[in-house]
Amino acid sequence: MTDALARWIAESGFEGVKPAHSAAIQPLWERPDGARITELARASRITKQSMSALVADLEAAGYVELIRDTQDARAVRVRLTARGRSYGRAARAFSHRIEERWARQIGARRVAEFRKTLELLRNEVFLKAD
Amino acid sequence: MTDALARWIAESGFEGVKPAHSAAIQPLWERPDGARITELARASRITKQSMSALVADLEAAGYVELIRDTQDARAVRVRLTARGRSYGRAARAFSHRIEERWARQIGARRVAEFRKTLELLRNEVFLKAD
DNA sequence: CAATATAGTCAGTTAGACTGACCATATGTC
DNA sequence: GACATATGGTCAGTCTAACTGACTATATTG
Repeated sequence: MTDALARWIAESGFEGVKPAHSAAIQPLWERPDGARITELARASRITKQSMSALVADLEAAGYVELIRDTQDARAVRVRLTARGRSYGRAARAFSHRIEERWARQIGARRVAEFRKTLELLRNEVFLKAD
Repeated sequence: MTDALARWIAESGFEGVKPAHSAAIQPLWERPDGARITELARASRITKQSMSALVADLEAAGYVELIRDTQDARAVRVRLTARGRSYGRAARAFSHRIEERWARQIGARRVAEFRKTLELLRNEVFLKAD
């Protein structure tokens, strides 16, 4: 799936994005007002150093903008730019098409159940583990 | 899951094994007469160079043995040693315990369905893709 | 028997994470 | 209000698990 995503990105001409950047873009998609690096790192369960690097890439390529937090001089607010939102929309449409293909091949019911099980595993098993 | 596997290996005292070595050990488990490096690489969908390295590690640590193929002087046959089989047994038992824990947390039926869907996705979607 | 295919290795590279040490600013405590 | 501690973030370096390309040796095929 990661490979498929990489191929689609390349075809779609979204330069400078790689599958790994999803760890930043996905949580930002649900935070229209932006988020801090530490928050994004926690959301994607990677270190803040790693998230910092992803965000730096995305800023250089124009997908996010950084705004210094007015309340807390240590912090930056990361927010999707118009280009970032455009990528987000296209990526969601892509993942939709993938699921539709799966539905044709193994059945829509099975795909829906699979999604639900993945969510349950995340919430009931993995997030409660350590 | 990879982290959990790594922790379990460390606790169990199987020295020199890492999660990545599963790519060699798993297909060997189903081939009591051994297999060639190229065959193992194909089975786990990694390059033969990568598989070669995994096999070299495992041989050094005593989990597999290499026998030059008598029919084909270019080839080696890789086979689990007694120690390798012992690891394989323990690893299967571990993965069983994981599934049992999942079953308690999200229901046995759901886990069984999940397994089946993963198999279907592999066979009907991914292996037919490229 | 020449051309091509196959098994495997060697050397070097890459992606995507990680740890540890650090600086700057906030926050809580006495 | 000062000090101790917590928090947001960066810099530098490392590590794992893969990859590509170039190669050798042996088999197979036309």
